Amino acid sequence: MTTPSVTPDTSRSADLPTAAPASAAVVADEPGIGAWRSFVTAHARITRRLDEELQVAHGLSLAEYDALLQIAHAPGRRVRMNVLAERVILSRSGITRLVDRLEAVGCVARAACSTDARGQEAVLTTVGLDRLRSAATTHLEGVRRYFLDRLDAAELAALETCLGQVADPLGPGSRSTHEGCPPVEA
Amino acid sequence: MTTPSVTPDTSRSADLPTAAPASAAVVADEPGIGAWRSFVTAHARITRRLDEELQVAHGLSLAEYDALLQIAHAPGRRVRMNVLAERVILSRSGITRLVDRLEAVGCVARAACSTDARGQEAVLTTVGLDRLRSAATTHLEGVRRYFLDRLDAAELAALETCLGQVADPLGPGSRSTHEGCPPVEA
DNA sequence: GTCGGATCGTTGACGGTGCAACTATCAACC
DNA sequence: GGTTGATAGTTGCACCGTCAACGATCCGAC
Repeated sequence: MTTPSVTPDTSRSADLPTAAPASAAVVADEPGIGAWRSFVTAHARITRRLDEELQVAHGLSLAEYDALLQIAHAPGRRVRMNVLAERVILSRSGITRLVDRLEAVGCVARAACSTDARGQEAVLTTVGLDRLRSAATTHLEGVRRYFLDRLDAAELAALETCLGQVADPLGPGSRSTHEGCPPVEA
Repeated sequence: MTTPSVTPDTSRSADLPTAAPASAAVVADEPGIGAWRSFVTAHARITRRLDEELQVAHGLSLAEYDALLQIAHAPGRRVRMNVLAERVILSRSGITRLVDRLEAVGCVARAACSTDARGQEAVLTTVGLDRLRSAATTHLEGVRRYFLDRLDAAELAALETCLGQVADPLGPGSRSTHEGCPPVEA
């Protein structure tokens, strides 16, 4: 998490070793930083729990679960490695290895892509679907307990809007790394 | 990220290999799930950028930056490994190694804790403070660009409230893993 | 047609993180 | 004061993810 400002500092100065030059703020506090902090903290705490619960109950990591779900959602229950990587937000090599694991336990199979000889598709197997189904109940229960149940409908709607505004511009099909799109003059 | 529901499925059935039993939904869609998805997606996309920018500009990971900041915030510019782990949301071994790295580059020093012989404190050095100061500008700029600037004051306030509600009960000092606190009868 | 740059997926080397085991210390109780 | 259970921090090991490099394929320009 996090961000700025370091207050004057109180407390012992000449103490143990390389004591710190306790003086001015590192950087001025900024309005809104509190929201950022809650955002990062909430994410870290929740996903840690969810991942743990999924692991003990079904032997799946959150990423594996998500991958299975993404494949299940796709038409034909199959997805190009490529787009799977985007959806799960993993590098291409990361997806290769994740699919390796899922394949090793029979949850997915690889298939050559019919329209592009370079391509591979990850295909959900019946085993994978069953696995996903039972994991889903655990996962959903966790999401409810740690997230949904603590918020009312209005708050959920607001969150979806706000975080969508924030996430969308960073999506794969969006403008470059930095600016929004100021194709100004020369 | 993510969650539920798999729609009926359209498209080719007898195709390549272990084709999928494309039938009913994996699990019913739930109101609010959209918010959860945006939450997870937004986090993944933003932190990926921030981490990358911090890395190229200052050779620090987000976790390292955060640790430096947490130490800088602490009274005396020193923190017990213990609490540092909680604040950065890392396991104890994770913190040991992170501090190892920061120590190796001179950003922090270790000191025995005066009140508990088992304890170690991570102390910020002047080098670390300088490093933190310059990294902070990069980091803050990123947080602004990807997060703060896309939200108005009211939205930021709402986010802070909502996500605080969600994160607080999972804090280190809070009730156990599951329920809120029903110390019911026997 | 074919040449050249881009894209797809995989692999090897590497780094970061968690878990379990370990030692040292603390704190409570006898 | 000694014993016992809890806690602090470190370490070995395994796992997961990234980056850089690679071969295969695609596609647009010529």
